[in-house]
Amino acid sequence: MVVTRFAPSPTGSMHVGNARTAIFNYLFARHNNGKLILRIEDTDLERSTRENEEKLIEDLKWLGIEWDEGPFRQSERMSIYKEYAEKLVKEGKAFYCFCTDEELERKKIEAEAKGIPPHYDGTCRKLTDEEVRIKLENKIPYTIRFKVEPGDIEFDDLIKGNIVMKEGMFGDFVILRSNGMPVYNFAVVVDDALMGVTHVIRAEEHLSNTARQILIYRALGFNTPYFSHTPLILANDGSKLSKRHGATSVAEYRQKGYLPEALFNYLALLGFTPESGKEKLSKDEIIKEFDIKRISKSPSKFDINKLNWLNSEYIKEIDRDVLLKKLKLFLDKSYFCNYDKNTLDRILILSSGGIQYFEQINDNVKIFFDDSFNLSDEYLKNNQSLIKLFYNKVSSINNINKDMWKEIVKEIGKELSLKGKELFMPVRVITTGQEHGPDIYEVLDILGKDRVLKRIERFIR
RNA sequence: GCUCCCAUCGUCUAGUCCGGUCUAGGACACCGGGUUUUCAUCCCGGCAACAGGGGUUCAAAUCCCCUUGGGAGUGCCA
Repeated sequence: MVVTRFAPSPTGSMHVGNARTAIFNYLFARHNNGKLILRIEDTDLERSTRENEEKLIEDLKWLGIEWDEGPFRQSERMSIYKEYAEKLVKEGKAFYCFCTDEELERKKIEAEAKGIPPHYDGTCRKLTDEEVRIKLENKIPYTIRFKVEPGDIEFDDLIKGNIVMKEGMFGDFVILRSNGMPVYNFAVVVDDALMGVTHVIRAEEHLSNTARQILIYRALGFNTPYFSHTPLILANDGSKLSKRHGATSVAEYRQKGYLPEALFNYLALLGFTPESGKEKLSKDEIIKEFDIKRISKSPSKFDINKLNWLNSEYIKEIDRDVLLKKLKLFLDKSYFCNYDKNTLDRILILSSGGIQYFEQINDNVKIFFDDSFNLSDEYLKNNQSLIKLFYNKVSSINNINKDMWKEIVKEIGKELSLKGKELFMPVRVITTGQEHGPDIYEVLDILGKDRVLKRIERFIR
């Protein structure tokens, strides 16, 4: 059976790149009727928090990524890592290292100065059993380092193809820290092996770690899983996606009013194209079509335009009642007081046309609330005849309904011989202050005669 | 420095494995037009790419080499 896993570290809110990795693991597992394990990699005590872990899980659930086992926490599996690390020491595949940070730092700088690779120089590897015993007895802090044996490391990556790592790219590396915590490369291998993970799907930044991990798999006598390294998601300018490029976390998109289905759809198709070529697919459709071989080898840039388009497509499909509920979740509280429920609903539906994400409703709705917008003197001067005519007509009629508004605008068009944009644009501008907006008759009808008059009388010169 | 990965329109990509069907297809964005006497929607059209150079071959976006450019790793971070 296929077993995949998503193994984030709880050091911040979930990044879209991370989310996509989760999505790929999920899709692969579901496509193959396998299972997905959630594992929290919290061995970095300084940066991992329970709060972040909860946020992570919230984001995952929101996106609709269900896992089958876990969450497991590495911090709760300490004894296991220690046991395996010591097993390696016993078998002569790893060794205790008593070098201090300062010594290592110094040697590294020296090596760099000489132009040789800044790898561990093997000092403690040569220690005799007796020397080790004495240091241990004296309670000198130690780490456990893995003995890297010479030889190239070769493996097949399901996305990248055959990879050959030349020997000598790293020295004997730490697998267990002096505080007893395992290091990422070690904990991952132990966990993936013990949890029966068959397919490791993760970001490309881990590609070179894979060599180290394969060495550990072999030393421990475990079979290596299939590896798949997905290319990174970059910002629009080709650099690493970071805060200065706008929203980068799943939570931010949720807060702006993107739909989880849309973000899922977008992210799944960033670097992956279904054979059908469809762009808008449901989760089930993507699961059906998912094929790891069709994941691109090259990095992709995060394109907010396409996400916006996709999201708007999803919004268009929402039923009126559900849409209203959603819109109200994102509507500023201050907008709830001026209208009765039915009118507010009408305003919301009217204003929702063309929005790409729910937060935008707040901008669209403004024309129904702001009676004191200003227009330039020049504009007013150029449109005085229309303003006066409109004002007189409106004030002379009682009980104006939607059809009546239509009639009024029509008459103005006739009398001033204006049509199309020439006619509607100024009507819209003098009554709402905006050049664009929803159906103008609807807007005027909601505003009502009195408010419309009040708005225009300020512009009569 | 060393190791590894990557390279098709502005963006996501199809095509690359198994060379001819590619005067390189689709989508987003953008521009233009139509519908709506306005807005949104919708419809139609346009713009626009095989990074460069060498090979191999009757034939190369597709195979090989080099260059250039981008990215990752080289931690008691993950």
